[in-house]
Amino acid sequence: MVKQQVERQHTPSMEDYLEAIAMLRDANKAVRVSQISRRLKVRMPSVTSALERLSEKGLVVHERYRYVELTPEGESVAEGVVHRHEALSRFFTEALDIDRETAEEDACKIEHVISSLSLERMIKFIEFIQSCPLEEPNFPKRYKYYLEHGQLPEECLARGLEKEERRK
Amino acid sequence: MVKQQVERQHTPSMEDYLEAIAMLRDANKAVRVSQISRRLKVRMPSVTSALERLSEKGLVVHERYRYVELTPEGESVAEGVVHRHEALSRFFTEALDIDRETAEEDACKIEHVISSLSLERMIKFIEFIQSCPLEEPNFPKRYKYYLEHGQLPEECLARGLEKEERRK
DNA sequence: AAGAATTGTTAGCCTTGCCTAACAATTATA
DNA sequence: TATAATTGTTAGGCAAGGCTAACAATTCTT
Repeated sequence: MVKQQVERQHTPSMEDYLEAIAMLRDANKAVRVSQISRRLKVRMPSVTSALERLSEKGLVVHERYRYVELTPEGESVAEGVVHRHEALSRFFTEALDIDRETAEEDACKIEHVISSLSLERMIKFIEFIQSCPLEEPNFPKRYKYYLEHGQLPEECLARGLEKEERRK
Repeated sequence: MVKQQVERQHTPSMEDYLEAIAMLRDANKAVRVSQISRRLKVRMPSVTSALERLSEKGLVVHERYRYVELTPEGESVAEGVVHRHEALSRFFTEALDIDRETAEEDACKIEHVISSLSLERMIKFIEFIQSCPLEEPNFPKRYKYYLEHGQLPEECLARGLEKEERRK
């Protein structure tokens, strides 16, 4: 588990294009400029010029008026982005109990900047709360209670107080 | 608790400048271009031009060759950024047990893009694990154990298994 | 107080990444 | 198949945000 924070190679915008291309291809088959344009909510000329920059870096293949494809390298960059996106989105919804829409929005932004260590910890955290076989000291349940009521459930507080008593 | 995701007004770069100015002022007294330059690791002309943009938006006051000051509005923007930074940094170190350096780096990036809802939840989460008065079903302790060993402590697993037995 | 050192500004350049307007190629349809 | 609709490209513009080189103001030192 070495820390080799590989200086981020691509801009958020580039990563967004690669991600969009990967996802469109998974959903349909052939990826067109217009689809990318709609998905990322930018105009077509912006897509064309982004694709140019991406080909220069060897991440996509795009012949004029034709479909867009990822190179193996583009593929692997896209995969990384999608992976980060999914982990973040799960962390927000499952661990922090945030609504899907906000979770997606935040994941879209944070996927471009988070360190691999923090991401790894978030993934571990989800594993942790899911693998926890206990029901009474149940993390997500108590957390949600706390979110709603601003304090822990009665029985927890009670036990906490006992403790403090004993300490005196 | 209404969701009024006030369309983010300022760029990450602008926010960085405001944050840096606020923190330098808190540490020393009068803020100079050279200090900002060193702190943000950009050249002085970049600072000068950034300050120009910031004055146009009414966020700082800067007379040629003189000190830099925040306007009340700049102040409040800076305060927001610092607040987000601190919450994120605490979340990473205290909740996810990430080293201070990585936590700071990530906070610096994420502070510019996270939604107020997610931030609020992270703050609540820290409150939660801190206010938890229980020791045995101790979240941070068990989480750290899980981080190190890849599974929960014996007694948890044991109890989990008991449960499954009963279910059969 | 004069010269040296430091600090700050200006001018000008570059890239990214978006945009609109105009035109060109492709595809669909009468 | 000719024309209309759609899709894509080119050209050109603009703002943000960084840079260097050259110059100007300020401050420090003797």
